[in-house]
Amino acid sequence: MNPQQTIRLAVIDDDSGFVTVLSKRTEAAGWQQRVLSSAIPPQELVAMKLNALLLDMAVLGDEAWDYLERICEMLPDLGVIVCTGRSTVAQRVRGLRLGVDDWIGKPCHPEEVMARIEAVSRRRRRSRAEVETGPLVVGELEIRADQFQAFVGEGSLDLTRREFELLQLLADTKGQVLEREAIYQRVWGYAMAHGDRSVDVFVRKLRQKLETTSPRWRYIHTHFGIGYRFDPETDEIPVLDADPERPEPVDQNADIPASV
Amino acid sequence: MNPQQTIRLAVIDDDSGFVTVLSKRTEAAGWQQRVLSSAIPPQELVAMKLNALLLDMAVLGDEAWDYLERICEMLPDLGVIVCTGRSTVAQRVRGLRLGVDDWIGKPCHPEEVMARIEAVSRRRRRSRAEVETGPLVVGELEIRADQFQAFVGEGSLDLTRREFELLQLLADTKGQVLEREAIYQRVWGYAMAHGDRSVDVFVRKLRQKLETTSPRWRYIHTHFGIGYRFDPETDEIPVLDADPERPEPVDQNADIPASV
DNA sequence: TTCAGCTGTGAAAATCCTGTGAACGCAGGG
DNA sequence: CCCTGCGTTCACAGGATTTTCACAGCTGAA
Repeated sequence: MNPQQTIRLAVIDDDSGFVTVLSKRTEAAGWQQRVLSSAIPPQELVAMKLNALLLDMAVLGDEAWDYLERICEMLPDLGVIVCTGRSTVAQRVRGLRLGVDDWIGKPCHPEEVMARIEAVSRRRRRSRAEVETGPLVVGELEIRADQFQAFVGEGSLDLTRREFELLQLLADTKGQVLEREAIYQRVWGYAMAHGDRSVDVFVRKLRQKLETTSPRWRYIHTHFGIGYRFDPETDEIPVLDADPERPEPVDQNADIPASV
Repeated sequence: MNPQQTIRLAVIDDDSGFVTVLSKRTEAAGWQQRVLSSAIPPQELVAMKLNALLLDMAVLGDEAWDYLERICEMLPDLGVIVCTGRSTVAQRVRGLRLGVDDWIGKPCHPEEVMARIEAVSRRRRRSRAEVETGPLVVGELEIRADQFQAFVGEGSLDLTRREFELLQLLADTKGQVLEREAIYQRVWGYAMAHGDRSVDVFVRKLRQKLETTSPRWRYIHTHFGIGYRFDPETDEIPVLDADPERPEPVDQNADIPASV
């Protein structure tokens, strides 16, 4: 459903020219990227929660094969693409059999590298499917993508599909002010007609449901002439004397100046 | 996990030398293979239940791109590998963006082609992990994969093949809301055409059979605008001689081990 | 303070979605 | 060859959801 899910990529390569050119494009495409000029322990790669890893065998040195093997074994969900200089058929076959997803020879065009990374990620995601990220918790809300629904405690907000998608978008971009056009574009999937008030109407519906289910919080803030911003806020004093089992971390999101 | 799981491959190529050499190897590897010297309708590819498709753009002629696009759209689970003569970066990028999984230039070594086909097919297996678990028991139902049938006590639901597959899918993903497209994709094996109501019809059939066999339970829940969710529910009091005066709705989703 | 332009609101209207029954075509068995 | 079981497709009815509209209340700049 997320058509253009952003890709989290790490690049292990010391060819600064190649990396620079590539980075420019990945950045333009909105990918999240980390460049490393030498190998790092697989554990650290795990922590980065990557979709894909692009690496040059040359920078790995003698331990290249070992390293590849460990990566592929430890991170079976990570797309691994080797992009390196001349190689023999035997080397490529060895790599691919080891678990590498694609092997590209340098020199190569950055656009093709990206297309191949996308292809690998696409496939990864499809098989992985529903695992996704756990439920998103904001304020008193719990947004569960696998249920297409939001909850407060045990109670469901009873959101319709559109309502849920709108809430999800807002919550995903918590803290940002989104223009109506942008909201419409991303939830409805096509451009908003001039004068369309759908976004406003759905914001009202959401507010209603949020108000009845979570009365002590305010979630959706209006920015006059622009659009809306999602930020869970409550003026309730954090319970200090509550049962010690719940530390009750109240997220007040105080980094954004209160406007409106 | 086992990389040498048998692969079902179709090859669309008229280069007899290439095909012969490749076939010899795939046969030795125990793959199931079908060679076609020209394009065939996507529908027939569906019926072959392939893991991977290897094709040469040259034999497709003018409709190559169209054909590729249709294939990739209809069969998102099929690994598509293009193996063709000279090509430009733009062509390769176009293909990969269209949904092709890998693009190999001829001439190439058959061993590498196989390794790439394996790499592409690898993921699919992981999700398809046919864990040979015992019969699945949900609510009053007992779903036996080895019989392609479900039972309540001794009585069979008398499910047809599709009905059973649908029930199995739903029960396997108990608690999750599945979109119609996803259900169709996983039960029928290819992409759902717009406006297709098959899923609804089979849900109705399932509900009928479930209702007659297990009247006190509700299993399949509709999520408007999205799809269906499987969750066995009953308001019957599970205890032996329940007090009939108090129906008392009991939430019985007992995935929590009984603690006494 | 005033005014034009925005936004909130409630409800009607239009649209879309699902449940349902039935017809159709196909294939295998009798 | 006909019959039967199965999967697919169609049309319709009843609801649920989304869109549209008119109006009231607000906002911010002059």
